[in-house]
Amino acid sequence: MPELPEVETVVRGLKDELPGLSIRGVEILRPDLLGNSPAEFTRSLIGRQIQSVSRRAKHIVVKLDDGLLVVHLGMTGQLLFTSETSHQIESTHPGVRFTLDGGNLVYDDTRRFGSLTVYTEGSWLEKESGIGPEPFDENFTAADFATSIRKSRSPVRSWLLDQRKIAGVGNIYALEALFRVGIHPQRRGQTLRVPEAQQLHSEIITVLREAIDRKGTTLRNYRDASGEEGEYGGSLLVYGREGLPCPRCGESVKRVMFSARSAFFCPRCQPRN
DNA sequence: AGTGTATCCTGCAGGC
DNA sequence: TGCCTGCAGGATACAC
Repeated sequence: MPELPEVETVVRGLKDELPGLSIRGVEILRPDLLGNSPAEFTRSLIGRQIQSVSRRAKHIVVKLDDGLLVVHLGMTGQLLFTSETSHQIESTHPGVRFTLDGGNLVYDDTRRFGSLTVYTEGSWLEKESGIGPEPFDENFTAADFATSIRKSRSPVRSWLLDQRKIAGVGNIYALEALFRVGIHPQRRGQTLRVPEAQQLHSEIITVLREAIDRKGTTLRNYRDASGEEGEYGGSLLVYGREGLPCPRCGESVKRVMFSARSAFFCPRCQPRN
């Protein structure tokens, strides 16, 4: 479910609520979600005070007075918060419940592809250093992006989904950005001309920003920290629109499968060669 | 080195 | 109604 805009929306819903609160209880209903042993996970969190909530790629980073809790939502994860201490959050597939001294926090995940992991500052830094540049980082330049993607023999959609190359882009926004620039998802990175690559850099940033402005995309079960749906679904130009007319030229939107993922594109606006 | 495929897991839509 | 197949926002361990 969640790509950068959805994770950012969850973080924005939590970053003014959680800091200052302390963790009083941890109830693990699905141990397979944890990146640590249940004992270590619980021991590391009980009594800790939350200092901040931020985002790195598709990770939610909860900084504690000692260590960090890092949550990845996988495909169907939700991190839901209520400040009503007595209120049990309703959720269909609860994985971990946190009791805070000022609210309740639940991690819910139908498919359980997500994870919750406690890191030390050092171990997170090491893990995090393997992730590519943040799209909104001012050091993420069009020139660097173009140089990097034009070295790749992979299909550009595959390259964009590789978190080591660029942080936070998933299937929806990769395909939306490629449509906006008129690049076929299966074109090899090395076939991109410099202006195309630079325009792709620009459109990635634009589409992510627009999606954040609309609180992300809800296809099935994405919800923000308050349980609200995203509003960007109606703005998608090609994703999930197989057989519908291209918003630019009217040609029927096509779907192809490669790397075990669907790719939606307009065959006229995004020629393969 | 860099790609593609299979895999983890559950739910749901569509075909018959 | 019910069974079956395919597909879903992600990441990673493998086999080429």
